[in-house]
Amino acid sequence: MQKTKRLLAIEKLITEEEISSHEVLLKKLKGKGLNCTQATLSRNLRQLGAGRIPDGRGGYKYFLPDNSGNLPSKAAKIQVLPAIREIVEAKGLLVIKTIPGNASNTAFYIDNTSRFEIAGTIAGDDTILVIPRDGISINQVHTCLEIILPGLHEQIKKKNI
Amino acid sequence: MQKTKRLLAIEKLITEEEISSHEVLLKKLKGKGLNCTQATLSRNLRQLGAGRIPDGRGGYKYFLPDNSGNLPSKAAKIQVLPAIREIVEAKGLLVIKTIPGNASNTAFYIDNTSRFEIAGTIAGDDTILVIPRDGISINQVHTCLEIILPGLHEQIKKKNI
DNA sequence: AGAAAAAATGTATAAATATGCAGAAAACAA
DNA sequence: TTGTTTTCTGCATATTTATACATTTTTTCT
Repeated sequence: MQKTKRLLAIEKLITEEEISSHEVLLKKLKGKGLNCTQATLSRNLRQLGAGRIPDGRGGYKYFLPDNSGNLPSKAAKIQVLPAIREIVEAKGLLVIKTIPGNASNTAFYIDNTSRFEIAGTIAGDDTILVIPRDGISINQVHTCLEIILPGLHEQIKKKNI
Repeated sequence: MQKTKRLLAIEKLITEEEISSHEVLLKKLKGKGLNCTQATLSRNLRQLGAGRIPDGRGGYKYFLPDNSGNLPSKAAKIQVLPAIREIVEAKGLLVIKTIPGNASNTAFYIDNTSRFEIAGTIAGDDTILVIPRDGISINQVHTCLEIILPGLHEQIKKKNI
């Protein structure tokens, strides 16, 4: 799954460094063994919701609007991820199973990332229903979840061995 | 003073409507009798710190990063503006004179707009020292103040008649 | 597995945006 | 005022970014 890796790398790069153009980003990615073209980058940046603003020194830089206002901290993420046991599709929706009692934390976390792809969530005790926005495929939601919670799918695989 | 008007109009337009391109903005401005070219717009948008992000529906839109987190309300602005009596340059800095006791409110307001042009302020009882960032001219600070407090300079003229 | 559908990607190019330069306008000084 | 300097602007164009289309890759279904 090349794209997911790339998306994650892009997120990391534009938050940690001042990236001034697609071209620069392209080279940085190439340096990490993630090759693609400017066209793909353009699409990926849009998908990530990445924007561009003046850098205050005559140039421009890319950035990710951080929904981090009320976003759970990195620490929270570390708690959320291991609580997830399983993800299943049902009727065009995603059902996430968690360790008992952890559904609402997890759903809260997902909600607060304010990803466009996700219309909303409903949580019980150990089950979360994730409702994708119209026009968003299940796969897109998976990618989205992977962005929110890097390592998610790999972890689930392991649990199910 | 055509530029100031234009800057204000641009700010208003991109915060109140979803502007998708320079071209669209150009037409809206034309509608208000403010004519210019795309080139000028490009420069103005940079000066305003305006950025562009995906609009979540396949397109893009311009926006102003709102430093409004702790920005005084519009109401506060209405109180701040009339308290300002005079603006003088001194040694590459700006000295703002206010009605007695109003300096710190006013300085607080200016600080919290987080304009790039202004490195910081120091306030006494009726006097504020505004320190422009290196490389920023006094005129640029004036423009900046006019953006923060529309009508400022016109008001000062009247007071001094 | 193999067929069918969906998603991802590259290529070429269109569209959008930024900028060097020169002239115009405005601010400033005396 | 008049000359001087700074800022602003448009024009033409370079640069950058987005996208239509064709192809490949990945998923989904049976």
